[in-house]
Amino acid sequence: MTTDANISPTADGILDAITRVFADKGYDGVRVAELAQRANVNKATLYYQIGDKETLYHRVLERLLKRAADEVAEAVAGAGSCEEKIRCFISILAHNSGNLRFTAPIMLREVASGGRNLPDAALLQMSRLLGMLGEALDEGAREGVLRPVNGFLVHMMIVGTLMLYSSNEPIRRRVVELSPGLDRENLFISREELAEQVADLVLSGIRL
Amino acid sequence: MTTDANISPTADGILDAITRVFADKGYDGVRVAELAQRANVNKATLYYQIGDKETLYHRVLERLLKRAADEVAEAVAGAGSCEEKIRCFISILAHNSGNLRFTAPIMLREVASGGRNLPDAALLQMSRLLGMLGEALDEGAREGVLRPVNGFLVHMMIVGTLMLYSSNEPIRRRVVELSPGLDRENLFISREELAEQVADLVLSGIRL
Amino acid sequence: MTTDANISPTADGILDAITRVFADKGYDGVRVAELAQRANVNKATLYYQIGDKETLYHRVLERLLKRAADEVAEAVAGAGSCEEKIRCFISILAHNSGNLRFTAPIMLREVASGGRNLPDAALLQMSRLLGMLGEALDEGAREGVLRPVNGFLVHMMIVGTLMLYSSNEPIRRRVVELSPGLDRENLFISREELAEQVADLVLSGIRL
Amino acid sequence: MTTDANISPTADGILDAITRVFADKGYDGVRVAELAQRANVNKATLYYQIGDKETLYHRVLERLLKRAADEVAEAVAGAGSCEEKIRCFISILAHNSGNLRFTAPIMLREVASGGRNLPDAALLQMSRLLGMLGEALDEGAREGVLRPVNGFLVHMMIVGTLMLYSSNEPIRRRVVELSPGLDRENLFISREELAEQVADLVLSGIRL
DNA sequence: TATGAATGAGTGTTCATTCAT
DNA sequence: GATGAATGAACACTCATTCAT
Repeated sequence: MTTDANISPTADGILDAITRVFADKGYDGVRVAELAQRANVNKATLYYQIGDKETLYHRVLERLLKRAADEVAEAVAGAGSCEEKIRCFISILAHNSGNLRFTAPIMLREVASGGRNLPDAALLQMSRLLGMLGEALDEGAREGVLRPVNGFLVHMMIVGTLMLYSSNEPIRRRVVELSPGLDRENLFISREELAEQVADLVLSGIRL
Repeated sequence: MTTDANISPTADGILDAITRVFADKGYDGVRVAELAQRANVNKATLYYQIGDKETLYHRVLERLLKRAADEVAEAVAGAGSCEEKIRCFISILAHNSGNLRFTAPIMLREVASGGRNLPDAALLQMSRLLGMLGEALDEGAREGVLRPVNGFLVHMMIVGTLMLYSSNEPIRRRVVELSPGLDRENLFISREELAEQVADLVLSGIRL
Repeated sequence: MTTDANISPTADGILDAITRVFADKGYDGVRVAELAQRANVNKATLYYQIGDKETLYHRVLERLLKRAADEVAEAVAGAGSCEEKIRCFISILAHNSGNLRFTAPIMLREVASGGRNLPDAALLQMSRLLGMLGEALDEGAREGVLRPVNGFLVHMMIVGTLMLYSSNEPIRRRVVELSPGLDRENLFISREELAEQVADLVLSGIRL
Repeated sequence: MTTDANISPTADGILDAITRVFADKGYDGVRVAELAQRANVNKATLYYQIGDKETLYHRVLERLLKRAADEVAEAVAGAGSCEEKIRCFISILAHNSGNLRFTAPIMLREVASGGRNLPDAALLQMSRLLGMLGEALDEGAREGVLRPVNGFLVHMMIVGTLMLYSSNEPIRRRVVELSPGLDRENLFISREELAEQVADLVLSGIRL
């Protein structure tokens, strides 16, 4: 499940272990020493097995985005109507084998930094995702069930909402502490509810 | 426009200058030497006038969020219907005296890091914004013109879309280079169009 | 009592205030900012009134040693026998208007550093003290009541014992905590007892 | 002779090299860069092998005091009468493999600073020394050859005289230059003479 | 006379990286 | 394949000092 082609088991284990570190602290906030510690290897082993800090980060990013795109592609392929495809798209991204927890913070930081550390391989996977959503939207427009909309903006909306919600849980907690008047039910919903509500809002917004 | 109360002109100029540096590189990616250089002062002056790196960052964040919340509050106060209020909310955030350029990347990184460097003062301004949107939505629900929805999620959706779009321009450019087939018109729209399209999508999604 | 000739009251107050700081932390351990704070003046005032850090230190040292030598000289002049003179010498140094508390640590550090920051003016006062003891010892030898001894070594012995004892109180406390078996009575004696016991030991050692 | 248990040769060489630097300039007066230079290693190696500046200092201090106490203990164990033991005590401290040159200034500064940087491990060695002298004095008192005296004060007297004399050579030189009338013979004596004269003075002072 | 503001030159410490073994 | 040891280059931060007012 975690083994990529042409990668030693050691390298694969390392990438698994360091993914969460990069997700938690970001490229600049992470120390190579910490990556080594969390991967239970020597710092030099990181270099021997994979490469320098930037390479480590690139490998992590590529794995993450490839998996997300692959899973969405598989799910969307099995969906019927264009609405179903869009729901699939949202739902898989929201769950994504639990990887949204890592993908979201990493991608949020990449966006914030203008994609400075985003390798082309990762960009390609993002394009794949964008393409899948675009096709579903086009299909709906052709069938006359959806309004013709800016597909890229809808993509932003879906991905932005999911990533923001997925990552800002600690902030939500503090907001609740600071403003006890807020109703907690809306602030803390499950991934399933999240996917459903986002899909409802988006589909209501684009249905004819 | 840039002068805060109780802050020396030097300190104020420093904060103006370093805001864009923190926005571009994030807390961990910024070097204090660079902050000083961009503010045209000596490193030691930064400490004398304001404080250490963390304090500098906090002041920047607080100013940014306070201005955004203030401007939205003023605009929303002058709006009539609840729909108008929501449009105002979106429009001001999208423009926000040009500050979205700075606020977006900083907040995206903060979300990604669980708000580790988010001072309460900044959180409070975020709550203010959340509250303003919530009131408009409640009003619409009471008047029977809007569906009752999860206000927090709508907030995520608006803010997420705006921040993502505002910040990912460099990535969009690379996507276009990589996949020349995409129609550029949808990918590169003005702030005005952005505000309008987001408002349309969101309002279509929540209207009864 | 604290006013030196040709020194403004401000400068004099500054020197009084900073003496204890230099005594507590030593030249290298002291920050000019702390000197200013303890003297209740601005850092720049220190420079205006007295001079740079080294000058401040020199003035403190000179005042301290001059007072000690003056007081001993006065007391010894009023003493009768050579034994009485030596007792006076020891007693005044042990008390020295309470200044041993400051003189001892400063001089211990100076000795440790080879007198790197010891101005000639201070050295001269030390010579005065050495001379007074030497005369008393010579007188005793001439009178046939004291053995002829190395006066310099006796000086070392007296001054070393007094300064060490005066300064190592905090260490004594820790020693007692660490080795509860020690009898505290010998470790914590008054200045009067100290002067008397040192005088007894030294005089027993040099009497014929 | 310099190798401590459980310490790498590199670390041991570093400690040897930096001992004299700390002795010459004191904790606050020393720059880590200078420690590295004198130890012929990179600054970072200091941290890798031993630790920060304070830790370096502690290790130096502990080694120094442990050696002094060990050597005194061995010598005293081989001595016969209590007088001989006291002479041994003084003589070994005065020579102490040449380490008095380092121990004296470091301890003088520690005393001056209230032992602020004195680790318990060092304090323990000081207690050992104090205990050895105390036993010899008690033995002499029991045998009726020595007066009952404040052992701690005698300890101060011996140690103070030796440390002061050992460290103030540069000051003595300047005193001689300033007051050419002094007889140099008393001011500049060998370590052997020093030990003997101090022992004579002290023993004369405490003999019955 | 006194000081708030400013700064060049460090200060201790940490970093990502390399390399001999 | 794996690592303990070593380090050049930075890093955030502080210092003694100056100067305009």
